[in-house]
Amino acid sequence: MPELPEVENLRLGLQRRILGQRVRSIAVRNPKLVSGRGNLRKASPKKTREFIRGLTGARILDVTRRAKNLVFHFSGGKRLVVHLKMSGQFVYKENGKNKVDGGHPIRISETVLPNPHTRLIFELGKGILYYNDTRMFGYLLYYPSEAHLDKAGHFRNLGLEPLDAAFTPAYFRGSLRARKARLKSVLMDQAVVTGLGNIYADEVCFLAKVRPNRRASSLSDKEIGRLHRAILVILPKAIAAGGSSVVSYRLADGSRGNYAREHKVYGRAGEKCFRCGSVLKKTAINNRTTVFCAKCQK
DNA sequence: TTCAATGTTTAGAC
DNA sequence: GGTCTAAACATTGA
Repeated sequence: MPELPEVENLRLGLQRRILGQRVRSIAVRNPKLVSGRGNLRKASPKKTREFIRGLTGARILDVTRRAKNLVFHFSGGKRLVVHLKMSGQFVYKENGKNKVDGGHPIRISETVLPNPHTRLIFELGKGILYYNDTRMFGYLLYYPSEAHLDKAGHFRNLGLEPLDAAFTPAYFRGSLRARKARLKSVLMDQAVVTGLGNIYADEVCFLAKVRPNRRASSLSDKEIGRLHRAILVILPKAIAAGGSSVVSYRLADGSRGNYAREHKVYGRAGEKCFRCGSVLKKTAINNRTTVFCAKCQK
């Protein structure tokens, strides 16, 4: 699943192509995805009806992002909040050609659309927007207004955006100090700072020379400063590079996201550290594979 | 064939 | 309340 840079990149691509278009029709192939966001959600015919009725005919005015969520703003104040989770992806086609795709990496075999993993189809004024999701952890939730979204508290548990000016070293220090959990868990905790996932958490720790399995509360001010700077260096770089994709993530113009080439530790267990040459170690933190250099990360 | 792993989140257990 | 595990589900590669 995409982390912040991949979601941001998808947002930019969509914004360039679908703004101003009206939704002509919607096919919801898997009602479960529009019926809630919990693990135990069930398909809801009522929510599916509201989703289709609410968005059909509406005009797309903006696409924004909060944490790893995409927020589509429609005429009439209507909102659509989308989380891609592990395997969600959007593909927008116009005149039979892919104009935007992103989220989970697109395989060549998946370029024929719709395919068995296509869960929703939005027919727009000029093209067709497909939502594909193999594992179906993702969700697309409709809110009749911004007020409904607020009332639902959809974003209530999210912390600061890392690229927001409010995300200062002092704030970061405050949230790390209080935590006994492992540093990597805290970095990935969306209530502390949003957007970091398994890849970027490892990359940030490597750049800051701190071991991901340290207790967050044990970090010195200096180390916290290095982590803060690492986040502010890595995320914009990854966004500019088009995000990371292990397979074939592509940008709006069809070129490939290539931040994966920049990965220093993720996916490199057993290979040599670019900094000191020693062999990178693999471990598990909260059930997530973690790669780090035991020599230059303290 | 079976099993572990996959970029996420969160309900529930302790 | 903080922390950690398992689960939601499908596919791939060892």
